[in-house]
Amino acid sequence: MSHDSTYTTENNEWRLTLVEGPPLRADAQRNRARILDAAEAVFAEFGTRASTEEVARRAGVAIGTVFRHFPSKDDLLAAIMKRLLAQLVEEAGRHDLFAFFTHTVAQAAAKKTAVDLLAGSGVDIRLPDALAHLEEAVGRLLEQAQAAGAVADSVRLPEVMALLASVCQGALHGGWNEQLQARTLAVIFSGLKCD
Amino acid sequence: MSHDSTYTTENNEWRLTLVEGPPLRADAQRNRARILDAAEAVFAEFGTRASTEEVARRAGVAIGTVFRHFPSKDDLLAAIMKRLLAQLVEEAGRHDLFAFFTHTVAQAAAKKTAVDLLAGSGVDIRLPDALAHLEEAVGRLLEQAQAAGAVADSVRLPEVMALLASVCQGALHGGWNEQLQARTLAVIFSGLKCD
Amino acid sequence: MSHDSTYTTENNEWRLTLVEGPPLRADAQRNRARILDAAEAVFAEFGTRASTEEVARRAGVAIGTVFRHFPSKDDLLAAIMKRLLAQLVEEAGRHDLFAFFTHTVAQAAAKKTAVDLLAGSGVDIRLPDALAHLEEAVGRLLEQAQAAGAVADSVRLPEVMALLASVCQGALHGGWNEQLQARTLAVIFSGLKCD
Amino acid sequence: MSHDSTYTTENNEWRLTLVEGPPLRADAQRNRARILDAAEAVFAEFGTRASTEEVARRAGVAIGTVFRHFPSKDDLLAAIMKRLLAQLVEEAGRHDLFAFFTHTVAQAAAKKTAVDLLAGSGVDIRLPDALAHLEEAVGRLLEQAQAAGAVADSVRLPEVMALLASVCQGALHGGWNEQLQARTLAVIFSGLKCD
DNA sequence: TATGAATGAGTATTCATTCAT
DNA sequence: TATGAATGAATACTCATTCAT
Repeated sequence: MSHDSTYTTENNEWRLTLVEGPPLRADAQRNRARILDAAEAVFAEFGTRASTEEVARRAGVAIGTVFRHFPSKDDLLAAIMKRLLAQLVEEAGRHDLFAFFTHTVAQAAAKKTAVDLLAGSGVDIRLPDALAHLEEAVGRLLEQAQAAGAVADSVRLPEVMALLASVCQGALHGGWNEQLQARTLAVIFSGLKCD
Repeated sequence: MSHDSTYTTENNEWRLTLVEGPPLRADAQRNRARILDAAEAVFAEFGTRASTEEVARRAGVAIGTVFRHFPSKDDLLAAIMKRLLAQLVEEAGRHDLFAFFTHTVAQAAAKKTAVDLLAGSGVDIRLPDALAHLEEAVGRLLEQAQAAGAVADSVRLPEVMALLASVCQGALHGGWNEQLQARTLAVIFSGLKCD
Repeated sequence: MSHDSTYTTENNEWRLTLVEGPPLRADAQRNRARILDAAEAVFAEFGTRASTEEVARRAGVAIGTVFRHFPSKDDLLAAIMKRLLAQLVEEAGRHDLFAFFTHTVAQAAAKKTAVDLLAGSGVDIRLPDALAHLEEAVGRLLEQAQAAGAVADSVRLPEVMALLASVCQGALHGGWNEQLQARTLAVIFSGLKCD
Repeated sequence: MSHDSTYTTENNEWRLTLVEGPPLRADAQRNRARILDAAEAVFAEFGTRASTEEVARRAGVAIGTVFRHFPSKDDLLAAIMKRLLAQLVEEAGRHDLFAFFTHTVAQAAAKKTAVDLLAGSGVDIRLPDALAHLEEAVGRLLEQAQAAGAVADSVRLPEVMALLASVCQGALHGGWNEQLQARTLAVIFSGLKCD
């Protein structure tokens, strides 16, 4: 990809370089994605106290590049959360309420950082739009479940969201195994069905 | 405040003393408590990232005093947790399972730091004994509830603990109002009762 | 050595103590010596950066007692040195020049702290009197050696002191084994004899 | 200061650049050197207990810059030592054994920190390679001196190194004047020559 | 006189952020 | 636009010294 040639004279070394013009938008986009992936991995592994420098290292870019794409560390964390919420919305479209619960809880550990951030761990991040989208999606699942008689009519969206958030955090921090997760969700599902 | 009497024999003087524990220990104990209280408040307000200096300032002692009582920041955090767990155990003795759930969740926000630490937020704190005591206490409540027919026999202790931890975190981070808390717990209680 | 008896009543514990009057001067002297010994051991093991607290611990006294006997850490260090110098003067009286050299160098490692302090490692300690005494003693050994024809007449006291100090430090920090020590001293002894 | 020329062909633009090494690397190297110089001066003046802040201040950089170049204080101290050892090896190439001794001892005071570190003053620094190079260089000087009959054949390298180290420390800490230094070395040189 | 709790200045080190190249 | 060197405020922790008991 390099078009350089090198010439040496008495005292100096000269290099002939093909100047390719400004890096393409595509490169920048790729960098942005690599940084986000690296950040998700690093923060999941070491917590949000991990250094931005470590994120840059894992992403294979210089620290300045991280700050060009995300002007502050909080911006970077917010971006991770936004991506998680978008994924959840998308997944809500492919599941019924119970399956969505199960799937989401199972993924909680993998999405450690985002779940923590959702929980508001110190970092000041507000993503009302993204959260509203998720709430809408879950609302639809709840309506469907109630229409099918699988959930009691007395149940409302706020407590479903509250339960979802709670169990995600519980699973994440409690280090639940599959069995414990199943038994815990069973209690909640049973509660949603009974009056 | 002194309860000493003095007796003199041939060569010696004898003194009858009320043993109140080592001297100055009283002051030190007061400082220890003040530091713990200050730390609980500071960490609840700013998260565990808050500085030890801030804790000292709020406790009205010099920084060295904090470190004399708690040789590392983690020791301080562990002490906060231990105190919370002891309180919970004690409260478990005064409630039935449902009341304990409700009471504990309602207090979650007030005990922000401790709940976060229980959740394992980055800080490496292990209090297996204190946790085991709590589990025992909740186990007794569960047995009583099942004996009274208030909870299905299929329910086991691990999921009860998991639900308790989950809902505490949910309540804490979600900023639930009383109504939302009641409705969310209602679902869980209903799930514990139904098969 | 304790003359206490303990009685317990309903709520309180009572102790009957033999009050022995103010601690004897002898106790204080014993403490002073214990502190010096502890300090020598601690500073030899960890260097003069070791904490005064550690010295107190090893001496089995409280930190305040150390500072009562030695108002500052430098005073403590100076006392160690003074003791070493007095020992050296005393040993000079029992050896000829070569034996004194050998003996002193062999002990250098054991007296690590004092040797370091003599070398002036950062700490500001001046003990002109004690040093003068040592110089006098070594001067006498030199005169005897020269009178016996064992050392060249051209040799003067300052370089003998300089060589002694140098080799002590060399031995101390170089971790010499016995053989290396012997061979190194042999060169110096040979230099003192030859013209 | 730029030596670029630009050429344009059909689709591309070519630029002929004088390669001066990686950008900013020049500044960084200058800073590294300034920090090392400052550290040598500061530690020589106040001992290795002097603060890294003081080094930064004297070097005219921010504290973070010192730690970017030398991740720990020990790394900084080790770098100073390495530089001294390299200088000594180089100087060994320009002197005979006696001149090297004299020169090195005369410089001891100027290189206070390094000499102290060589002596192992508390700081944990190991530079086996650099030390081995110096030993090799001194070994060559010894061979030459013995071949020329200026040093007795019975003398071996270890005691020569031991004497060098000892006298450096002696000179450093004893605050020898030129005359004392000459007289002390005279004894040693005489010892090396005689059997 | 001994104790040991309290003080508080000082130290090494980290890390988000800026900016010259 | 990317790089990575520089910045400097912040932080956990240490330790000589003081002083109330």
